[in-house]
Amino acid sequence: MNLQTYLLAKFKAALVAIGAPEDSPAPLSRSTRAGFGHYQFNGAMALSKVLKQKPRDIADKIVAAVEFTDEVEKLEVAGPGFINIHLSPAWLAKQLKQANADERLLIEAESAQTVVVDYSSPNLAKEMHVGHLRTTIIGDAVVKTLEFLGHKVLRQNHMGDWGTQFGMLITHLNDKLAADSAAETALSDLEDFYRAAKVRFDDEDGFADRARENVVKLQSGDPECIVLWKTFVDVSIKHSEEVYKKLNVSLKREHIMGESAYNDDLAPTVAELKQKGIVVEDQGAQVAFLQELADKEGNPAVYIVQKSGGGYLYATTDLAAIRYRNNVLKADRTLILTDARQALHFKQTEIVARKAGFIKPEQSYEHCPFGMMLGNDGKPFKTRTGGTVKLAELLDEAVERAAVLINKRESDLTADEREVIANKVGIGAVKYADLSKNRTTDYIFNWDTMLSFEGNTAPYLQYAYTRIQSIFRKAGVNAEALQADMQLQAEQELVLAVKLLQYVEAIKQVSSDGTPHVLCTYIYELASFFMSFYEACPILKDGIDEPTKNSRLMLAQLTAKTLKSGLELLGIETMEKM
RNA sequence: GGUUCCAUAGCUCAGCUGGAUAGAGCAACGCCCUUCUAAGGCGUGGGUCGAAGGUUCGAAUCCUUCUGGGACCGCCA
Repeated sequence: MNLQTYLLAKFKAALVAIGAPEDSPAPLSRSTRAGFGHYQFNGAMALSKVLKQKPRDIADKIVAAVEFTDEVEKLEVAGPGFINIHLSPAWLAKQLKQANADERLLIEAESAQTVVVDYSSPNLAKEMHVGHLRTTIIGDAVVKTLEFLGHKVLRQNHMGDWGTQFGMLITHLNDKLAADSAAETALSDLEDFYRAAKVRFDDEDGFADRARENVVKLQSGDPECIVLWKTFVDVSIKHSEEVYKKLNVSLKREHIMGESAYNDDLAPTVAELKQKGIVVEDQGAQVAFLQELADKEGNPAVYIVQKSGGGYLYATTDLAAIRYRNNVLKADRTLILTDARQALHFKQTEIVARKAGFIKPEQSYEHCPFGMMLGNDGKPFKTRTGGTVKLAELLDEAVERAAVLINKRESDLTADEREVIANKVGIGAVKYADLSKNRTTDYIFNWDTMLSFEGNTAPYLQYAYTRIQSIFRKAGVNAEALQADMQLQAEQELVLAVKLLQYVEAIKQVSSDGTPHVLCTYIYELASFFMSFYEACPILKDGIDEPTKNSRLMLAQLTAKTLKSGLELLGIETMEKM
């Protein structure tokens, strides 16, 4: 049941009935405050001019024309012509009972699409740092939401496993191995390894030349270089996998489709672009001039697909990736989660790819950008100036902090239980702090905010869930077997009930816009409404009659299911106790 | 120079395709634990939505200009 679309259909029919034009706007939204009902229909004002009638008169006619049976308790016209929709508690109770009996919480699947989601994509030359958090976490939440709605999702981890820097790295690795060091040991800290290689590249006689030679050899498929490269990449991937595991992210090895995977297709891609006249030679390079993105004077934007020396660039790789995703993977939609700095690049890439027919008109190509991570001083985190925070270390710190907090509290939890909880709480807090922000602009990375466990945070949501579990333990009731009629009496019950039925609205928006923060907001409000209900509406206390008790248990149960479902989509774990 | 994104409470952020008195969290200040877990609840204070015009029944939201900031712009990704 989707309340919004259900009501909207009714009102659209009513508009037709009163003789409004076919495509009249039909704005129906959640009400902004309690006194204005649950939803409001604001279409009357806009129709005033078209129908040449007073907006309030139109509103009255709509109210008379709209056909409801038992869904609505009352419709009232207010202000200039708002129609406030008050849903009937009995009808809402019926919907909730059905939702509670349904595994999918009565959320119908969308018509399935094949969706490619390109996310995480770390550079294997270095260790994952806090800058990789957003793409990894947001991407994973979007992926899980799309899957929940019935889509076929293909995760693509477009790892940076190719490029000139690997010449330097494999040369350094070669020397380390020659000095009898094991690859795992030499590469135990990628950051150190990279720094050491860079120092040698800059300072050591002959090293830079050897590195450059190795790049050429690597690109021409020299077996020795390939072995070194594979060794390096393999160890680096293992580092990433550890982070993914800690983060509770669903990315696996089979989702890796690194830049190197497209090597063989780069030349054919450029050849096709040349053949179609989309790129031309300019100053020795293969270039597309894009009139679509010209400046005021009419100078076209420049997009290089092949360097003057014949080398390829990320533009080439991205175009080849598009061909693969559309031709082989048959993507209906492609979502790419990278930082906002690459917005122009992807806009250009799409224009070129569409011209070349790599993307068909019915296929979408959506860059989902987000801002950079800034330090407390508002300046960007720099990667090689010592300011880098390794992702693995951030996560460990989060878990430690959570453990300290848990150990301060009195409880009957065992040491093992505490450890599991500390992990879920700490990791959840880090993920939620990031997921709950949508801004495409930069955002301030603050250790304390990110690891805070109070207010609008993951622990708050997890806590709400455990409170419900605690009620069921105490009641000795099997939550699954619970079958009772619901009665929504207290205001807190009604507010919670409507919120529960709006879950579908939140996740549909996440799937269409790629914005998990909408789901975060929803879950937080749901948890918050539950907390108020919990304080105001006793369940197991003396003097609560059986029907009320069972009704409230049902409400609590559906809240728990919804919280758990939503948190799962966000990649945040729940627990029975905390 | 060009393109583009942004500016909302002391701080960090929401605000859906324009809708009624702009919302949270943190911080501050009050209450509420012999009663279902106080990582909680209830309440108070705090905003000329960067500025000025415009569009209209109605603007934080759309358009223009300005101010301030960020990012990007032919061989890095």
